[in-house]
Amino acid sequence: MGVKERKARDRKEMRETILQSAHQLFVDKGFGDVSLRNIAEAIEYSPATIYLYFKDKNEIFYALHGEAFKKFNHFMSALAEVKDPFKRLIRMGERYMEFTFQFPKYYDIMFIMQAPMDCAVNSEEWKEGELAHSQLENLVKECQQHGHFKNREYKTLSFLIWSTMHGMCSLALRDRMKIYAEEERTKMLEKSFKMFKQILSTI
Amino acid sequence: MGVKERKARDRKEMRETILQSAHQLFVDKGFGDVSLRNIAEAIEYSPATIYLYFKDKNEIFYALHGEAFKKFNHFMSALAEVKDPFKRLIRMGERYMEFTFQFPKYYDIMFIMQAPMDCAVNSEEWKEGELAHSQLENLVKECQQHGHFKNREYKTLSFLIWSTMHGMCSLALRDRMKIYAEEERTKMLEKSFKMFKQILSTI
DNA sequence: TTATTAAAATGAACACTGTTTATTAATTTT
DNA sequence: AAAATTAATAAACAGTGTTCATTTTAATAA
Repeated sequence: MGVKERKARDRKEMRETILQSAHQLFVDKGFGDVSLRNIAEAIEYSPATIYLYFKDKNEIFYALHGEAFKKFNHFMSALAEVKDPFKRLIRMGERYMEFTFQFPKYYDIMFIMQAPMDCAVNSEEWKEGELAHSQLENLVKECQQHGHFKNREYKTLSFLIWSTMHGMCSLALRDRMKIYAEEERTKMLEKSFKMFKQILSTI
Repeated sequence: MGVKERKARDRKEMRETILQSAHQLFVDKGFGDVSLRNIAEAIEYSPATIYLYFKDKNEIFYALHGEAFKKFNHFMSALAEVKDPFKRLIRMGERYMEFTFQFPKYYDIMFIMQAPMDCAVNSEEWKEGELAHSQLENLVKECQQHGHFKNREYKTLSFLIWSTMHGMCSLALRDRMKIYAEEERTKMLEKSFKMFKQILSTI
């Protein structure tokens, strides 16, 4: 009986459709300005229908959180070509910043918003996030094998590096660099990152 | 005629009352769960009355933003007793983390939430924020006068230090440390900060 | 003290929000 | 073709931020 299978397929397709619309609206307007009614209208279904495919609004954002990490990991795949691990780590930092400012709404949902984190950490969607993190840790470890970061716990250092990058990016995204003149802000980010690179190379 | 003056006083008092209630509710329930009707009920006035004293909800949160910084600066005043500038800088970092986890809702409004930043950066409420920032910069400068951070731009380094601290704190606050086992998280923060101190002392 | 003017406070409405449920429509199975 | 199952929806609920015409309160002038 192929009916059950087709139904399952339809169900997945519908979930995908909802997610795609939610995604588009989210990227265009940002989290706060996307309502379930917006999404429902976009897919030409009633709002109640969405609840047949998602538990609530948070679950949609949790799913998008997973998709964002998929995109993130793909974006990071560009650094595979960099052979030297330390250079690759630096390139990773650069890409991290590029991703942040090219896809600020993604960054938001991945690292800043509370909403998606209120969902249970379940396997499927969470994997991509863990992958991203383990790639950083592995890279730091690889750097150590090439003589960098001597006598440093790679896990701790990985978190510290992530924190620093996230700090710069999220302060910028959330308008906390208003203390600097507008034309200085980009420069400040560049100089900070440069200094960070320099510090990492002497650590 | 003292009438006008009393009216101005009453006005300020009312603003204060609103802010106090908003503050209390905000700390108790968090941003997302505080409504103008909640605030109105708490002060025993109608919701519309609030609009006679604040332009909109964001303006209330902007005002709270200012208050939070006042509290923050007061909290930081404890490090005045530390004579050595580098030790004071380290102590500042410690206090920063303490503040974050003792008053997470404040930290949120000060450094994470978008809402208060949508208001014009006006003199009164913004001053406290700038003060906090300039105190970090001055301290870094002072460290340089004592032989630390040679050949480093103090402004850039200040931002980098702030970024690192903010990164750790905001990742923790926004549940992005779920990749680590629950009992590891605090330890990870401690170890990261320790490593950070160590790095700063060799820079 | 009363009438007039100015200020403050509000009730009611508007256009939304996320979510639930009873009802209807469509599809599959008997 | 009838019964049973599944999918979709309209309508409602309780809430949101915000606006505005109306009423209440307070200050001034007659």
